[in-house]
Amino acid sequence: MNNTKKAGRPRKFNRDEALLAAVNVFWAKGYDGASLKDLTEGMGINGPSLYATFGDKHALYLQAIDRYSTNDACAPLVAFESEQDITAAVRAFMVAAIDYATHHKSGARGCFLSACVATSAGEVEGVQPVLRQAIEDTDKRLAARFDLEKEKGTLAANFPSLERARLMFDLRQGHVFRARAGLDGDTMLSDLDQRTAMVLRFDEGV
Amino acid sequence: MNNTKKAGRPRKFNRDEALLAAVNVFWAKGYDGASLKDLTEGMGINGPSLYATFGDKHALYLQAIDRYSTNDACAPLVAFESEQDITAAVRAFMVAAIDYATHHKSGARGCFLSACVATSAGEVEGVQPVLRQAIEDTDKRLAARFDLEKEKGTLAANFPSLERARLMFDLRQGHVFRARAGLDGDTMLSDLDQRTAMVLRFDEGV
DNA sequence: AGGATTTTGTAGTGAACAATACAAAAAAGG
DNA sequence: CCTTTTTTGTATTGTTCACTACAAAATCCT
Repeated sequence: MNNTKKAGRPRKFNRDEALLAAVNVFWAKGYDGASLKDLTEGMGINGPSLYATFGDKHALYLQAIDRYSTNDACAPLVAFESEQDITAAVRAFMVAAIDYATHHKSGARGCFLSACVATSAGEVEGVQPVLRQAIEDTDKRLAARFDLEKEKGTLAANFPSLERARLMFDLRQGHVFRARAGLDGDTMLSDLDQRTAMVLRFDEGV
Repeated sequence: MNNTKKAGRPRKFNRDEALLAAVNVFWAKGYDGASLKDLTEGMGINGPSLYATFGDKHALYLQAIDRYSTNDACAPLVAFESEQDITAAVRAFMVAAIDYATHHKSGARGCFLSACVATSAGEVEGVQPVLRQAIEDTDKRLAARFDLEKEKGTLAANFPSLERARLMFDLRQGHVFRARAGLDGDTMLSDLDQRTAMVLRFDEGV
């Protein structure tokens, strides 16, 4: 088979798009499960370009984690911070997380950090500190909003915002895990009103 | 180097111990990250024995998941079902899960199902249904106890036990994720009393 | 005790892995 | 329009992968 491709050269690929595609490949297959072949095909570039642009597979992985952390992972956070009403904000955070975990356009389910990155945390150099930092940053960012609500008087002032933040984030964790397992998002959504109220009245009657 | 080992032959290995060791290897390194070398070394057997006893790597993985699901993963469940008082039971469930996730004797952190198995769910044949079933079974088993409490009158009768079960399980999910990321167990334990009360008063004031 | 069965260690299979050398082809500048 | 620089496709590197033949050694049964 004389496979004589004309060898047309497309112009320089977009670095950020390629990195985003790498996230999706890692997300779907895991760090070890994603081969260079999977990555180059998914990213639409070839081996040498990948190595020239991102270093090696390990370096690409760390950059993919960073890209996800500072963009995609923030979607529920942004939804949370955008809503004026705190009840709507909490609900928006949960809805965004569930929707993202069950209807991502790449077809991958759950959360890149919760599944793929968490698995590699104990095995791949440099991953665990990044994951840990991502969690702590999210906790703090959620808590900041709760602090603001305390000042406004919409939340009890004597209850630690960080504890409330951890609660909300841990509930999200349950959702993305169920999504990864293939469970339906509707059941999660049907529990949302109860859970939202719970997060906001976490301090009462204890 | 004339490496003349005397080739002493130990007796037949214990199948269940080997399988448990396989769980720990997969847990620490993930499905793709665990090489046959890792597995045979960790299990204390050699390649041909592994294949004769468990089939291939994929079959071993499914057996490892099953072994974990019907034994280790049940530890918090057993703790939950053993305690007479429902408050103590919920707390015991959480404590067992956190302790297991942060102090497992193999050194692996988090939960085998939540990290390793969840990552492979979208990639390895036959894993997702098993994971899904494990979640649903746990939900139901937790709900059964809540139903009993309803009959005893210690829990509100008009609130669905399954929703309460999902809540408790999702909180656990947050804990094991934090443990996997290397976070300290003490912070999680310090939140426990609040969370326990919340699970049991989930129905109130909503 | 001694032959039959089972399990082991050693060695090695082809295939897939991550990573690279090299030259053709596109883009840029005067 | 021709030279310089950059990016690409092809081909190939040594290594590791999952998996298996084969024969020696330990256990079992009568």
